[in-house]
Amino acid sequence: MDNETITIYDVAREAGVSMATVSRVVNGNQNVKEATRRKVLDVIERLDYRPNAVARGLASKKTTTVGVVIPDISNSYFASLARGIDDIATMYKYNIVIANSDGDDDKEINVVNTLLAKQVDGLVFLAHDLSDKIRAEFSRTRTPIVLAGTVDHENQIPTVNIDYALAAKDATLELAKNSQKIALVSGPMINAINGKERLSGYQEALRESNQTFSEGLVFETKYSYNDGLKLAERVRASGATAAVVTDDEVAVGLLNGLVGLGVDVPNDFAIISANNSVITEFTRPALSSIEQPLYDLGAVSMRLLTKMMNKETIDEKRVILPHGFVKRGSSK
Amino acid sequence: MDNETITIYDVAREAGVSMATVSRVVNGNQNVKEATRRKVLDVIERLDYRPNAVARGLASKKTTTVGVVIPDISNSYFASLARGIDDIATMYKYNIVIANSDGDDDKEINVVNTLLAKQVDGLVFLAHDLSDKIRAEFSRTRTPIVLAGTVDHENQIPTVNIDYALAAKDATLELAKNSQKIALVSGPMINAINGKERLSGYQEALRESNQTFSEGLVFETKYSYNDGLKLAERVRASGATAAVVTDDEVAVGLLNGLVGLGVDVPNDFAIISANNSVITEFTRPALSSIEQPLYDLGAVSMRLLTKMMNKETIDEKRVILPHGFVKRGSSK
DNA sequence: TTGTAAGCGTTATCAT
DNA sequence: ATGATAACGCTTACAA
Repeated sequence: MDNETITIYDVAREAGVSMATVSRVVNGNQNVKEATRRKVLDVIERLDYRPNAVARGLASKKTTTVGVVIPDISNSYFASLARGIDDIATMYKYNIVIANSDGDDDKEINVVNTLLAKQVDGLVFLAHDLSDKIRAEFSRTRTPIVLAGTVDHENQIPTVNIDYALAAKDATLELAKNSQKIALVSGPMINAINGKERLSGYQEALRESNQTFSEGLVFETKYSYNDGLKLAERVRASGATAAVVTDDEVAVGLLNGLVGLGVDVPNDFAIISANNSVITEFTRPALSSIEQPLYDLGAVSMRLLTKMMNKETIDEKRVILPHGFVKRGSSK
Repeated sequence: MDNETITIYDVAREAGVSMATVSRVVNGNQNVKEATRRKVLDVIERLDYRPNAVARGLASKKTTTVGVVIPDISNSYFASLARGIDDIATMYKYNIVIANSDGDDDKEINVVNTLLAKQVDGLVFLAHDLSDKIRAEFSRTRTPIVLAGTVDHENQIPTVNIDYALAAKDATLELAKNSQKIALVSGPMINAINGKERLSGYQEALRESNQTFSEGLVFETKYSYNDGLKLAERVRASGATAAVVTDDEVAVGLLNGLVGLGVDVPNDFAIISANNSVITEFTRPALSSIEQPLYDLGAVSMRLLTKMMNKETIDEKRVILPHGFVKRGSSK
């Protein structure tokens, strides 16, 4: 008695046409007489018919859904990217299915496979680095994939990034104007591609400003406020008088930690953060920061993906978006 | 030549069994001889066969996907909820398709419909309030729906919330210990259900502490840092000496705005925020805050949804999670 | 402009 | 324990 699934067939019968015709009007095909269209539309309205996207997906081999693999949606950095992705996806009539990976290799492989099983039309992949295992998974499929905010050192997969090395270099150079001992505070993956890039930019800046590189000035930490806070003591003990920090939350923690220790920021210690997310404005002094177009990184990667799904020819598979620098109170 | 879609049929032929048998082993059906299972599994491995979830969904009428309608995934409040939702979803083998609504009625209706068209097995709906239009959409479908962090004043739809009125009352009472003029800074929807609840809690607290309610002490604003910042002047001009703020970002803005105006927080002005998200620790002084179990709100609502999708009987359709209070430097 | 019918890749119901 | 075969609800040639 609860058997009320209205199908295209019901509409066809009720409107006195074939299901092909109904399909045509539903899909906006022009080859339908205006009178018939009206009639069909009427019945659709009356029966409250809604096309079943699953059946449609099976028949057309298109799901109008893309997968988004993301380390942690509750991290504001990734959340901003995700918003950019969804807005463009929506614009092109796609939905996104989001899967958190925690940056864990096995989880990544897992979710990529279930997403592919669900026949997503494309995949946007965000991670801290690209493991060989996940690369192997990628090579098994013909589903279009683009990396957003994630460097591929093998240059195999289309990516949308900023120039992380240059950004780190710029920030370091900025600090070198006033400081002789500049620390680099990086995420847990200094050996990851993304971290490597930043490290090399940092080192290059040191060379150009005739400062010597020292392992003791490089700090690795997890991406959280508390980790930054805890790090303050060690950083001060290192004798550094400035730091480039690759994560905003960590930078806030470091700043608050140092200030809590009685350090005068920016006079005794200068800080430049990396993402210019809104939280850089929350602190006192506010954080100077490299400016990353987070939303755009997501938006552009999704746009790129639409082109790939559409089999358009891609002129440039490695998009580099410009970054900037915003000077606030934490540096001189 | 690129015609390499491996189907269950290919596996069947290759293994010398029927597709029914292949389907059985893929689905872990016990009625398969161990030898046959092995043989089939072998072929699956060799052919690198992956079941097509879309076809499966059409045949079984289950997609193992749930829709999540969310105002803005880049807002840390909602992002935390989303993470809770996804973790539990994953635990129960569901994927989530997320759609941003910007809290806009029309967009909400839109995405709900496309989600339903995609045959999601269930829906988690987050919003600032529940419009009649969206309620009408909900009543048209038999797909299970639960509201997370969203009050339904008609008590029709299962919800998972905290007691917003009580939380606002608690915070106001806390401030009333030291202040005689307490402002309420609310989101754009003071007339929305959620806002109404908070307003009533605020008013109740005023009555209990013998303070008079004044329209001039209620401020509405959008949910952003800059809106809070801009509000500082007006709030100070109102003569208020304390404020309950219903959004963390706005609270940070208000705090920084007041401090920038030379106001001594907490001595001349006390602030209590609402969500205890991590940003409450970023400011100086740090923000006292109502403590909401954001992640749990998401997790519990998803758990509730799994029960509904599973047609289990639900004992309590209106779950209220406990809230707390964290005292920091912004209040005395 | 419209209709017919063959898929799409599974699950599920009967038989056997 | 296994196999045929009919759905599932739609798209898409191909005809007419």
